Order: sequence, then structure tokens, then C-alpha cells
Amino acid sequence: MLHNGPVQPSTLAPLSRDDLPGDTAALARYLIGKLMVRAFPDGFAAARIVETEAYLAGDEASHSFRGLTPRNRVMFGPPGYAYVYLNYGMHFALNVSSAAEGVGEAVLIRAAEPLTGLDAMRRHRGDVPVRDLMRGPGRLAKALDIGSSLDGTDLCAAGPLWLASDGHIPQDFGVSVRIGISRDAHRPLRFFLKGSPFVSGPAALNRCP
DNA sequence: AGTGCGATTGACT
DNA sequence: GTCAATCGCACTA
Repeated sequence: MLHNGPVQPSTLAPLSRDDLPGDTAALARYLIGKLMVRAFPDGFAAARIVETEAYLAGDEASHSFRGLTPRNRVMFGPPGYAYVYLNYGMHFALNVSSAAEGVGEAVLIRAAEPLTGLDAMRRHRGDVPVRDLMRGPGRLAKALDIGSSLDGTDLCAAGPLWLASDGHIPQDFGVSVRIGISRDAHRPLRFFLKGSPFVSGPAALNRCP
């Protein structure tokens, strides 16, 4: 889209944990337009988050619904940490832990617009169109080489992976039901940058009221 | 111990 | 449009 100015990932300060909204749906909205920054051995990659989903306590679709397990422990920890899990036995997905310690909630990062480090992303994803590099949670994780070794990473500190802002505030949010779930399927907990071609999901969910 | 099912993707008819 | 790949975890026994 139009709003990719030049980005210097190494100078992008991490988001402050105190600035993260305590309400998980609010955090999911807050993260739209923010940046994911990844440090690779040979440089940085950065991407603008364009699609998120909130997973709440008491939510049957959430991994936290049946209580704390080794896999979902980060969801029950403090906010602003990476919950990385393996889905369908083959795709990793990146979440940001949310809510107070002891409350199992998180925001799934579903899609992003690549800004810098496209060569590094293609090294992990192969030669696909820019639009498809990070369009979907599994693809996003692959592009940023995110695996279980990053589970528990502090996303509010400059390290292998963190959240940042370049000051861009998106004007037009879309809201829809979440993708790919069967339980609690009616809840409007998916948020996206309206009109972005980097958003995943069926077109019907992406046009708006 | 065995079974079933995903917060998905890519290949194929 | 259909479908297989592949594994952690919940559930049954």
C-alpha cells in the first residue's frame, strides 16, 4: 500500500508493556498498524501487522479454555510475550500474550505487510509474491523464521523478535468473526486493516459494515 | 495405549 | 472446488 516509508528496524524502539491495553480485544485492535521486527543473523526484517484475532478466557475456541498446559503456559503469563505453537503438526503461529498474569488470553497475529528484509523472508518462504509472504498465520511465522525456540520471547524488548511502532495510525479498521474455528465462532474478535491486500481470509469477511 | 481433531497451507481436479 | 500432510493434546479406557 502507500504507507511503507523507509524503515530502520534496528532503531525501532519496542512497545512499552505499560502501553498495551489490558483488554485483549482492545490489544488486538491496538496491534493493527504496529510493526513486528525480527533480528536475523545478517540483518533485520520488519512488517506492518494488518490482521489479528483475540482469544479470551472462557472462550471455547481458545487454547486456554481447558486450563494451563505446557504448550499454552505463556498465555497465562504477563502480557507482551510470544506464545508460539505448532498447528496442524506443521505450521507455527505467533501470538502476543495478554491480560494479567494467571489469565489465559492472547492475540493471534494473522497477517502482516512486509516492509523491509524481504530477501530474508523469501529465504524462508521461497519465491512467492510479496502479497503472499505473510498473508496467514503460518506464512507469517515462516517468513520471520518463528518456531518454538521463540516461545516465551519478550516482545517488549529488543531481542530476536519485538513489537514496535513507526507512528502510523490506521484509520479504517474492519471487524469480523474469527477464521478457521468451530466453537465460539460467532464472536466478532478478528480485526484487520480495511482494504489491505495483505489481509488473509475470504473476501466476504473483509468487506465491511 | 489408542483415537480424533485442529487458531493452516499448498498441491491438485 | 477437494484433499493430504503431520503432531501435540484432550479424551476414552
